[in-house]
Amino acid sequence: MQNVLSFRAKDDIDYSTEARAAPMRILIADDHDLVRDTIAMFLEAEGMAEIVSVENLDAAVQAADASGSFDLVLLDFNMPGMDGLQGLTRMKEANDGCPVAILSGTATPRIAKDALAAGAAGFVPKTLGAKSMVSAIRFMVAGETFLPYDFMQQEEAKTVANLSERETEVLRGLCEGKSNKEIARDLDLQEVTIKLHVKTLCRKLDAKNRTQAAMIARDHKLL
Amino acid sequence: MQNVLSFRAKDDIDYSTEARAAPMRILIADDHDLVRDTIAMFLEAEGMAEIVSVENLDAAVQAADASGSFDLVLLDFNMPGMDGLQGLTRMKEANDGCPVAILSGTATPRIAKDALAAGAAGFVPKTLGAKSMVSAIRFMVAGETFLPYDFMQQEEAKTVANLSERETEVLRGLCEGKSNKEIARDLDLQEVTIKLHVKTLCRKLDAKNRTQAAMIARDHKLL
DNA sequence: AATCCGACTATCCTTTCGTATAAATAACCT
DNA sequence: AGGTTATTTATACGAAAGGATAGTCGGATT
Repeated sequence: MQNVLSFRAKDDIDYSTEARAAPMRILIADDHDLVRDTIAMFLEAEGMAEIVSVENLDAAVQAADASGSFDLVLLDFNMPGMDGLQGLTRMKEANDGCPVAILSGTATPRIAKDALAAGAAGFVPKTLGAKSMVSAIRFMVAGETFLPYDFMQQEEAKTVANLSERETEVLRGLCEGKSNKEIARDLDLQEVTIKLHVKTLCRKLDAKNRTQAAMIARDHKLL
Repeated sequence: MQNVLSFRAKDDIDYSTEARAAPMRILIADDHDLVRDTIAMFLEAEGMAEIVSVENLDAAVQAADASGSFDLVLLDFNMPGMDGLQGLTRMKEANDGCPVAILSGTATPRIAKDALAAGAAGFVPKTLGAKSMVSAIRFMVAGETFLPYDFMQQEEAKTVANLSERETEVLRGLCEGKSNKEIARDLDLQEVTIKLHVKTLCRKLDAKNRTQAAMIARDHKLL
């Protein structure tokens, strides 16, 4: 398992994190005590952070309002008050535009991508090792963007539509732009059979024709 | 969803990179003197690395054979002896499996992805700022994978086929799985006209039917 | 044994796609 | 003005796709 650091070119601003006068102020918002405590422990062991931890979004927003913006805010994606990525937007405003990252144990690559698109400074899966997490946090504090490569490489859930083996084979043919006749020849079946499979595929994938079915399959990485 | 933080073996070993007894040994292979010298200068300024620099792949392999494996090897993608990503494989063997990263000023996101798939520890565009590059190197030395987010966000070249404005509109319809009739209605044209455009699209995209054309368009991000 | 179900096949029919050929219009370039 | 190119429309035909209905077959269930 490897992790990747991703940068959004902001090299000129805030060049050296180590040379900061004040310690980093980090806000952790997660409804699991264990998670908050563990992250806080590791960060403080590095002597690099002053941690504030809360257990829901409202408390996080209040903390930012009360004590000024944090260098970095970590928001659990599944936490009271988050409401998907809307909580991210709220928090970003409350934190005066300083980096806000999403923390999650369950979210999908799709959500991670959306989070970055919505302005998150990064996405931190809870499966990340401690060292990597500390590094990730340090980078995000420096205004850069963190996204774990392996995590993103995960295929989108293949269980969107449950297709039979045959249907999958036919769908593969569709995605290669083959005709029913060609698919039939390849699979050693009759053309009518393929037509039937295409029909059921369209129903299962909610497509109105083969082209749309192929596009949906590609978009959802069903193959 | 308990064991939220998983402490794998990797985290316990080599926990703090700053506390290493021996300095990092890094090999830079690039045929541009300026690039080598600049990277070496920055790394040494951080007091964190012992740099060996060479100007082609053969010299890099020899260096690894002669003086033992390096903590990290940076290979220029465009350099005598590289031969695409084959040089990466050679170097990985010579470096006893220790991380080898690709360095390039010209490579595309496509190539970066291939490099990672081929086992590279990361991909470092030469457009990266000094601070980011140093950080990236530190990460890769720690056994993690580096990939710049912004760089990967670049769209694949759209100049694969040059389509007229109309053709692009029709292609968009194809990708939505619309019928010729529907596209014709949307664009306020006759169905025959759409047929013609679809035909020329198939020719330009080297597809044999609408479905394949749509898939090609999607794969190459033509829209 | 009876039955249910998934995969496959068969016929028939309508719609859509793909191709060819021909031609009109407008814009742009030299 | 002549030429090129993009865009459009028309007519026509064969191929492919899509839909409906019904029947076969093997395996699993009850």
